[in-house]
Amino acid sequence: MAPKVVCVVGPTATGKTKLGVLLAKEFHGEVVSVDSMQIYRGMTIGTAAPTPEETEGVPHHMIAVADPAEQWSAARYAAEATPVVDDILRRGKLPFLVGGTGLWLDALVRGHGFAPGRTGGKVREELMREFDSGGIGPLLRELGRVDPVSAEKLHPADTKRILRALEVYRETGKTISSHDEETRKLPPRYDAVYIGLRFRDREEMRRRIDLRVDRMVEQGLLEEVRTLLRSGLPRGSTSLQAIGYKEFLGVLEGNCTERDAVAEVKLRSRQYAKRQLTWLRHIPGIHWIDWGETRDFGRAFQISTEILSAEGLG
RNA sequence: GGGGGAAUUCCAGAGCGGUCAAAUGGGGCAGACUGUAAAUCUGUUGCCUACGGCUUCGAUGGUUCGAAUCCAUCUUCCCCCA
Repeated sequence: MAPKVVCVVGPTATGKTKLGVLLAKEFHGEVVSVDSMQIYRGMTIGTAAPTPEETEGVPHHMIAVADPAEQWSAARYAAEATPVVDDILRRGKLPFLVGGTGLWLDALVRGHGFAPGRTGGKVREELMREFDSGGIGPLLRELGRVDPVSAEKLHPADTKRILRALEVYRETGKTISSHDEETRKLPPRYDAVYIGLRFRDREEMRRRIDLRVDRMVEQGLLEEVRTLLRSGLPRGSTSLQAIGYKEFLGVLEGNCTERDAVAEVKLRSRQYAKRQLTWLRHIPGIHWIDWGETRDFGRAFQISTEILSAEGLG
C-alpha cells in the first residue's frame, strides 16, 4: 500500500501555506512546498513564500533551494522532492504537500517519471533550429509519421508539445504517447488525501488577490526584483517567468509605470488562479473547503482535521 | 460665440449602402496540459423554442428594394479659433 500524504491545494491567495502549517503542527507533519517559483532563492516576497514566523517551527522543504539562474523542471522537482517526502515518512512523520503547481504535484504524487529529453538538450536545440528555419509544418508531418496519436491530439499551434513529442521519439525511438499511456497505468507512488481551498465567489477571490499584490508591493517587491537582477540573472531564466517579477522587470527597465505593473500583476494572478482551478478539477476526490467573505481558518482547520481523522491519519 | 471631429457589441478599435451580429486585440467564461507549467496552447463570447428566427452600431425622423454605413434634427464628448 502506498504511503499516505496530505496535499493542500487550491488557487493562489487562498491560504494554503497557513492551513498547511496549522495541520502539520496538529498532525506531527512537515511541509513540502510544491511551487515552481518558491523553489528559487531570493524570491520570497513575490511568491509569498512562508517566512520563518509563518512556518511556526514546522520544517519546510523545497523552498529557496535553487539558484534563480537554474532551469528547474517538473521532472527535476519530482526527482529531488521524492526522497525528501520519503525521508519524512521514514522518520514517522506525515508529509504535507502544499502548493499550487499542478503538474509538479501530479508528478510527485504519481511518481511516474518523465521520458528523456530536456530543455537545453541537444535534440531539443536541434528541433528548435529546424523549427526556426522550416516552421512547424515539416515537424508536424514527421510527428504524424512516427507518432500519429500525438500528432492527432496536438493542436498545430502547440509548438512546445509538438517539439517535445518529437524529442522523445528521437531520443528513445519510442513515442511520448506510448510513454504516457504506460505511466498512466502505474499505481501512484503516494496515497494522497487532498484538501482544497477555494473561494465560493470569484469576486471575493479577486479582492483577495488584489490585496495580496498590494501587500507584496508594500513589502518591497520592486527591491526584491532589483536585487535578483543584480545577481546577474540571465533574462531568459525560468524564475523570471514568475508573475510579479516579469512585470516589475519592466518597471526597472523603464518600460512601464509601477502603477501599470501592479494592475498587470493582479490581472495575471487572477488568470493564473483560474488555470489552477481548471487543473484541479481533473483530480477526483478533493475535499473542498469553500471560503465565504472571510477566510475562517478556525473552521477550515476543524473541517480538515475531521477529514484527516476519517482517513485514519492522526 | 465661431469652426472642425467623434459617438460601434464588456473595453479598445475596424467597418464607410447589400456577402455585418459586425474584423482585430484585450478582458470574461470554458478547456487542454506527462522535463521551461506563475509557462504554453485551444475553444467560446447579443438573445432565442436555434442548419432558422429576433433585437443591436448615441437618439429621433428621413432617403433607399436594402443603412452601422447617406441626409436632417437633437444629445453627449473632444480639438481649434475667440
